[in-house]
Amino acid sequence: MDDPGGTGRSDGRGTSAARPKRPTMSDVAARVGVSQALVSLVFRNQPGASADTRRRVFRAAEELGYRPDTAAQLLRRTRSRQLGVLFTMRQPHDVGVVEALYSAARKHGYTLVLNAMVDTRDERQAMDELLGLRCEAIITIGTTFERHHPATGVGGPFVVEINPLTRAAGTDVVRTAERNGMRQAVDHLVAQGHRAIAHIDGGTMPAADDRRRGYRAAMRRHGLADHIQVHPGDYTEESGARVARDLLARAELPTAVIAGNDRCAHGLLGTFLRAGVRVPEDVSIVGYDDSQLARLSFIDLTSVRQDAAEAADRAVRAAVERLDEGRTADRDIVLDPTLVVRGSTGPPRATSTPDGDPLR
Amino acid sequence: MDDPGGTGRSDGRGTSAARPKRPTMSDVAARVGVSQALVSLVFRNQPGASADTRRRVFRAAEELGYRPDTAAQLLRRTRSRQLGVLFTMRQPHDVGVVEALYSAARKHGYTLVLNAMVDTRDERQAMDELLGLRCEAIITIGTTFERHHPATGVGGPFVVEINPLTRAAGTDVVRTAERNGMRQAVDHLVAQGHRAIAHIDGGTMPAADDRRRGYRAAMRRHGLADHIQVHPGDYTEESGARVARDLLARAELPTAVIAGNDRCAHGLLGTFLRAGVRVPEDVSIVGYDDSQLARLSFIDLTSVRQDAAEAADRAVRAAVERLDEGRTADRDIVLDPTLVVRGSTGPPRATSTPDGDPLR
DNA sequence: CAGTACAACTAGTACGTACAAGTGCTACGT
DNA sequence: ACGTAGCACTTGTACGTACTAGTTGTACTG
Repeated sequence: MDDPGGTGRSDGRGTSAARPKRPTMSDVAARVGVSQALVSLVFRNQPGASADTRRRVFRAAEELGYRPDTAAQLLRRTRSRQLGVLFTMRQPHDVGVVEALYSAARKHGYTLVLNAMVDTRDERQAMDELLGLRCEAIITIGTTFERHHPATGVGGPFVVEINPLTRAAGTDVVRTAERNGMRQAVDHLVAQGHRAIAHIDGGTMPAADDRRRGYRAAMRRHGLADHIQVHPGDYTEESGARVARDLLARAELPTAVIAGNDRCAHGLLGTFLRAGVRVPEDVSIVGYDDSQLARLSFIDLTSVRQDAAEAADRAVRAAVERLDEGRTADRDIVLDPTLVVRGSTGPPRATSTPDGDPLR
Repeated sequence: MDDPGGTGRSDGRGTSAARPKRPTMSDVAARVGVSQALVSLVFRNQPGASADTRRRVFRAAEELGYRPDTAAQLLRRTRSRQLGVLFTMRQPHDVGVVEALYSAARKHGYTLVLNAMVDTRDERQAMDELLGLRCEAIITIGTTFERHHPATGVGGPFVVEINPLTRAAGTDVVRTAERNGMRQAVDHLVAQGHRAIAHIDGGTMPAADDRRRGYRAAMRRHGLADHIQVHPGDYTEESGARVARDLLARAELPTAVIAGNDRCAHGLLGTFLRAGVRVPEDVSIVGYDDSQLARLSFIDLTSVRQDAAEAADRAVRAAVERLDEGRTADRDIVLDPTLVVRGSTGPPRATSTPDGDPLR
């Protein structure tokens, strides 16, 4: 028995002076003169209370400063209607997805529980927190989901992965048609007259494999197999900067470069500009993600757009299908990207052709 | 009475086939042949169980796939030991603070509950979620905290604001000594020989007022009151880009510009470079925050460093002082920034002085 | 050998809410 | 007049855990 006799009204072990207990439904009920259950009905907006009573309940609640206790609700409810979100805050595109998830979840009557993956916390730990909070499904963004997590077995929560590193059985996946995106990028450049089109790949980053394959395939389709040129990199600015320096040290630059993502393209662009290489006059650059970065006026990057809002929406819908509509088969949702043409691409410079000024 | 007779073992309203209920402490206890209370002891690492029993409990828990239910813990526990975090994901510096908060909180035995402020959700709503989850204190990062939130009164949770928009009574504040930072920036430029030093202010952004005042004071201290030049802006790249265009349209550029933050400096820098203005040869640029952006090799921005880790640590400590050590007086914690000198600042070009090559 | 101390447990309840199953009461039809 | 709805409400638990107050059993003290 806790606190027999009410001795505990003294403030908890010397923390601030006598913090009053937060009011409960029963307090509200007592003030109105009804039962706790009725207050519960009112707050859940269920039928069974008169309009007048509803008003009085809300008024009393406001006067007392009552607010429902999520912990108790979670414990008692059959469903938590919570979706866990595992994300890093490093990629601007991911941030957009998180933002979009809020509205997508709300539309379906779910609440989000965020959990950032930071260097000092591994995914396991983050997952445990989400599971402890009774999330019914977990949405991961651009991260490796550890398939062998003990809770992932039968009866565990459903998992939806947005742009995962690798595809896992037993989970739904929302991803971009990377080869399609790459094809559009290459097509666009080829249409402008480019032939020497290089690619900075994303190494072990999510979707990097598919993008690289898409680049290769598209180049071959245009008969440019000989011009295929893949530079190892990742999804950071510095990898783009490094490749830029490597390229500058060579005899001849490619006329166009498709980066693994916008951040990488940014590093490439910035380093080129610093070195006096003009974009797009000397080199065209294409990014990937169409993040905020690409849209900045002084960057103005042609980029393969992945719609964050759509990805978020589809991910939530996938979760809802499993949770509310009984789907059990895995789904692989592939979204088509669109190339957004901006100022970082243009016709190629005249490479080693003897026709005068290579500039626009 | 719920589910009398156990009929509810049929799966909940046609969701996926028969999801097994998650195991509880009692299930673990039954398997080991002890009481639920003992399992609770073991999981809380409290004395009162033999080493052998502990081992058996953990083994049984693992076999059953048991994990503690946070909702129930929260409900039962005297203290939630949770800190709510209100943040936007827009400023890179803020992201660093959130990351650092995780370790700072863990060091003091607290858990973080993240809540992003997105356009579609107001602060009120976010606060309500955090309060519903029994957060003992709330840490806001670079946001306006609505002082008049109903829960903020007596007995509400404590609030610690990191770099708030405005200082509020009844809350602790962790902020940067902005005037100090600005003074360092101006001193550095003056030492290099600059006199025409402009400032792009942050408008209504957090700390913008103090930075502007710091700039003015420092300029006056150097007898450069006549050179004070404040351009309105905010904390986005585009505001920097806009100011850059404005400046380019003038007869003469200032020899140095101190931006409101790194993102703004980035826009300024990028636009200048695009226009053929060299940095630092033609114009020196100083940023503010020393975010990741400033450190990129091709940006290499001299910037006023705000230590995210220290801010996070002090914020958590402020919360702990109130929660665990009974402090009741408000605290205003001011952290000294440090100027980090990089490649975006150098001696001024020779402005209209007749002494030859203005370049380095 | 009684008495005490301690370790290793168990019993019982409370946290704040949601849900199922009642209980009055009024209105209505036959 | 009697039965029957249906509304507006109440009663009673149960969710999974934490915490207080026991209750054993064993070893040790004087």
